Amino acid sequence: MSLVNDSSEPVRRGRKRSEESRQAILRATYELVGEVGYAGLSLEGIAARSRTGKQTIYRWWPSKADVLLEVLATKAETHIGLADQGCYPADLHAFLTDTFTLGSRPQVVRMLVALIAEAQVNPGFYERLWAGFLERRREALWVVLNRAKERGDLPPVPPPATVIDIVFGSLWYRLLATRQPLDQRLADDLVATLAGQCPGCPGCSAA
Amino acid sequence: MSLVNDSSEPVRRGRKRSEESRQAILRATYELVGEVGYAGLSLEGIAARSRTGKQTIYRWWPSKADVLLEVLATKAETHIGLADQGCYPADLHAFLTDTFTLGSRPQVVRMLVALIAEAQVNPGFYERLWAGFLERRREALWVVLNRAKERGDLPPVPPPATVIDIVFGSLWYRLLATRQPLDQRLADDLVATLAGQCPGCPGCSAA
Amino acid sequence: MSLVNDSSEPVRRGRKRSEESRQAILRATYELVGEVGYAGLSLEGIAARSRTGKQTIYRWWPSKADVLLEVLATKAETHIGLADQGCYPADLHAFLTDTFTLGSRPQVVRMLVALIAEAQVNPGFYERLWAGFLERRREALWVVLNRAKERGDLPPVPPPATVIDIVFGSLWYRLLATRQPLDQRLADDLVATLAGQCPGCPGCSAA
Amino acid sequence: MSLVNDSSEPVRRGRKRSEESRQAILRATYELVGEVGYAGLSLEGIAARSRTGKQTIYRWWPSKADVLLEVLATKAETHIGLADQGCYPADLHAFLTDTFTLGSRPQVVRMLVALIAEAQVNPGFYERLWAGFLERRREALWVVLNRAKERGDLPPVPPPATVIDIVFGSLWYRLLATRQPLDQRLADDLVATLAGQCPGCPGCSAA
DNA sequence: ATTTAAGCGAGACGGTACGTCTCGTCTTGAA
DNA sequence: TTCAAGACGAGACGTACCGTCTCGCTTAAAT
Repeated sequence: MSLVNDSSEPVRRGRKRSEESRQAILRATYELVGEVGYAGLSLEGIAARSRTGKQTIYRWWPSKADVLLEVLATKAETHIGLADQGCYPADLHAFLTDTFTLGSRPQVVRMLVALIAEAQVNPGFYERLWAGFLERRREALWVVLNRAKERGDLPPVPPPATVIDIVFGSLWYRLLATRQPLDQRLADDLVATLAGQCPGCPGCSAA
Repeated sequence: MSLVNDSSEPVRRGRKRSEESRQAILRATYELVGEVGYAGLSLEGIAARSRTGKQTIYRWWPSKADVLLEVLATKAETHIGLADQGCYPADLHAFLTDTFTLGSRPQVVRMLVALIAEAQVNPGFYERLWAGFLERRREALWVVLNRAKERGDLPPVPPPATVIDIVFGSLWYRLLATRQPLDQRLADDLVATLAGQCPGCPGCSAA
Repeated sequence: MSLVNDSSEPVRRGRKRSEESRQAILRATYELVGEVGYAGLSLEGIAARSRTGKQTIYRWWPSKADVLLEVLATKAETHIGLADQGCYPADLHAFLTDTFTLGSRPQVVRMLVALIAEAQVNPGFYERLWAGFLERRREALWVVLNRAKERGDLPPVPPPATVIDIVFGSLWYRLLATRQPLDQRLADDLVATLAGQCPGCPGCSAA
Repeated sequence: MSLVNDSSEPVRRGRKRSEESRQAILRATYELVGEVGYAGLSLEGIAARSRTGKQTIYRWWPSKADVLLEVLATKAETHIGLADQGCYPADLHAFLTDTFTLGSRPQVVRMLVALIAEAQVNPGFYERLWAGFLERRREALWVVLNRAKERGDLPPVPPPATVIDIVFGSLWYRLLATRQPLDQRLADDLVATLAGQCPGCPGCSAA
């Protein structure tokens, strides 16, 4: 039984943060970005749509991009499984299939590209996007690669760090530059190039 | 010998476009984007710095991003050679080295990321960036790939279109997401992964 | 008969002034001021409507107000008779009737108020409006007053200069401030107040 | 004693209007119109001089002319007395003297002519100038005329409405058209013409 | 119960930049 | 020389948002 205040939580006084408002802001942001696009999204618009004051938004998020980042984190509660598929090619294939499924929803894509764009122009936000989204996605792929290394079926070329660059690179490049859909062909090509054929299970990479 | 006016050029009347102003605008834009960044770049600032009217800029470019695109196209008159290096691995390696050299100049990088960011947010500009820059870079790589195909040393996996996605994907991903420098290691890994070893010249891919 | 050139007219060389353009400019100005009002009238609009260059207008008129002044002078070639009506009350009444008729045409009124307004804001134009219009109208009234003085039926009060202020004052005040029409009642009241009854012709001021 | 909210005042929420800014804007406008004239007056200039945002001005006034109208109404808090002078000629004379005194201050004149000019060109502003200034001045003169009517010394010619047209007409005509000063001679002539001699007090109209 | 300290919706504030408009000047090639 | 056309530097327009700053109010813990 502690008599001292756990100083990490310095006894909040006064009115509690309104969960209702938080939800209303996230909902309004999601709706508005769909209606007017990121370029047309304004903090004043979000405040008006959510029947909220601008100050309330600024109190909890540093910028409209951060609101959107939270929307993305909330919506796309990245249902990307990491279950062991038995061999590296199959693991990688599963990872790519899940990732591409998410990256095929237009609403999600629109948010992703808006956020990566904002990060290029707003240095502070880049840090938060990296920590809050980009790095997590890389860590998920590290799980697959580490499992393969332990399993012993990770090819020596290219090194894992480069695998990650290639996988996410191709993905983002399609979203940002070519705007081709993330189709199964790309997933198959990536598996074939990076993981090759599974020696123990012929026909594996075509799984 | 035609006596009639080739009506495709409908007899320009009035004062000619001022080349002086055009240069001043491009120069001012280049300087300003270096000083204040793309986020701080404003059309009014460009006009003021170049001793030019805003209307003159709007007359010739649809937006500040388009001015910057022209700066990039003018500056980076892509010194990327496409000379035949004898084999596909060497060709690819040369292409990557030249490309990475360009993509290591901070000024150029800042423009590139700003432009790709703008394209995500401004649909019309995406088209112009694609046609004016992205597509041209892809075509340069197609030259290398087609030469390899004719030469017969292009590996079957991955297919050329995927090679392009992987090459430019890794590159852009580093610029936009990880912000690691475009180092020689990545170039070497890409050559090893995509082109393998040159049978006729051992040690080629390490060129 | 002189063989030498009267050097006051210094041998016009080159192309002659285009009367066609002059007419087109005046016509366009007249039309436009009717369509968009003086506030919406622009020199660029006049040039465009008259298929004329801006320079051509600037060459011959100092400002758009001066074009309009010429339109007014051309259109309203003030048909205000000054024939002797026999006595001062009748003369004044005739003058007012003619003047009010002109000042009841909405198109004319719109030009008049625009020009007097412009003169308040553009000092140079005030001089030209005075010399080109206002003073001439005053001189016309002086003719009536001088004739009355010679005839001997000019009342001693108010002095002629004040009569002029009162007559044109009431007139302009209605155009500019109250925007009441210039009706017969005002004309009658002015005659009664300023000229009184004609002793020799009873019932004269009610003419 | 009412417990319910008088709903005519619909519970102002949010920050109050800044009286400081209002004053700063009026002061800046007054200063600027003196320095650069109405033609050179710009809303941007007022905002800059008053250390205020343009939006703040647009929030409370429809145009720069309306700011100036408020300056005029504030400044010229019409020091025109309406005390009973005993007879109509003396009353009228006092009214004219006070009015002409005000209309002799160059700063005031410059505002008056600018506003009446603006009203000719900006129809909405005409209404506000009428209601906010012109009509009030007429009402002041009505007080004098009604008092005379009750007293019984109002001449039958001209009718009161015409008296008003003549008085303000002569005044405005000098300001706008002839630009003669509003001198005592005009005041005397107007009294003599419109009010005549006071029977009960010889020498009155020369008061 | 009263005080105190947030949080809330609302909305005014000083500012910046936008994209448009018009000004008055300058340049071009034809008449 | 003038003309029609039209680009030019300049700068005000009215609008949109930004991020901050009051307001008067609600809530909730601490007194």
